Amino acid sequence: MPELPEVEVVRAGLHPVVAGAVVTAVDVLDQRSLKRHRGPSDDFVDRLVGGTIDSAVRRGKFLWFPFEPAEPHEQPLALVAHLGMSGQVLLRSRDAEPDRLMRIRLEVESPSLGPVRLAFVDQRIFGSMALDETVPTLDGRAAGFAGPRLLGSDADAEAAVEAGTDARPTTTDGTDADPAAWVRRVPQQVSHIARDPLDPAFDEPRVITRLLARRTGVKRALLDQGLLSGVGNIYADESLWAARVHPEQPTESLSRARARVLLAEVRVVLLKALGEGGTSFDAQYVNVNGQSGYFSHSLAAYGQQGRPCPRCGTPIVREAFMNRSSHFCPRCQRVRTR
DNA sequence: CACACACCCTGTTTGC
DNA sequence: TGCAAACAGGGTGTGT
Repeated sequence: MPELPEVEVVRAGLHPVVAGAVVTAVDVLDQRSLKRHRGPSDDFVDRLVGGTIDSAVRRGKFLWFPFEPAEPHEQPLALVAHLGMSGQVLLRSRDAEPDRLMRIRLEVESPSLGPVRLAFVDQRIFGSMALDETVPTLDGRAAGFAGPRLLGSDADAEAAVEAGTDARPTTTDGTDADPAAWVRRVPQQVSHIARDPLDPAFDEPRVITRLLARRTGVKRALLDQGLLSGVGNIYADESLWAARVHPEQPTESLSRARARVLLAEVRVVLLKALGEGGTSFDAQYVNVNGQSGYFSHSLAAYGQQGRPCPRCGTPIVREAFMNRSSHFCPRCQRVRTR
């Protein structure tokens, strides 16, 4: 469930269950779901079993679980999960029937729930898991969001984001871990991913400077996870619609003021989607309990081709874009010459 | 270095 | 009904 809100819904659902959980069994049903893992799957399984999961952390669309292996390791490890286009992590009982399309099965002993199965389900296998080394963050700030509650769901979570710059959960029972739990190490394979717009360490002036220095269309830039992370095709289209910016508007033609407006709309859209539990069109995009979010009812542009623009009534158009589509209002969102 | 594109996959939906 | 094509919210590697 690809974009930031959907991944955060999954992360928030997992955190209270996996904090302090001991891995008791791992089964790799499809090797392709380990494509991000360096080394054989035996190594993945052997090092996971007996170890303890510390928390659930997210940056952009990447999710990871700081991990203490049974055999001491020189540096902190993390179990990384990327959901790709169709990945899910579902909480199941230990004796549940295997989910269809389940690729990896983790059985854990959770301090809060007891024996639980984490089912990594992925239709297209663009997602994957991996056990990865971690590296310190370049800016020394927390690597991602690790609170026990859904980011943006209430004032507590907001406060946790603001306050949590250096806390790391110190308890292992998962019941009273620091609500502002952030860590300052990031999995190696996530280190090149930029901070997302909801991250307190997001450096907006710098991102805007880099954005305006690009020579490409603004939507391509929004989707570049090395510039800012968490935004995918849905929320790019929604943010551009909200800011009245054409997806192919050249980045170098944007003023700083318009770029600020655009990033503000990105945040509004992401937070609104979080508040509604993410966007779901079908059973493919669900929380850890298999339930759907409601943001699809709030979409103004994405998938709305032919329907009236909620602002001006002009039919939304859909255009081919990078093997996908862009959806926008041809009247509200024109390429501007400044 | 920055950019554009091909590619990795499978299941469901759509159209003939 | 049956079949093929179109479609799907991702990242990465490669070539320019």
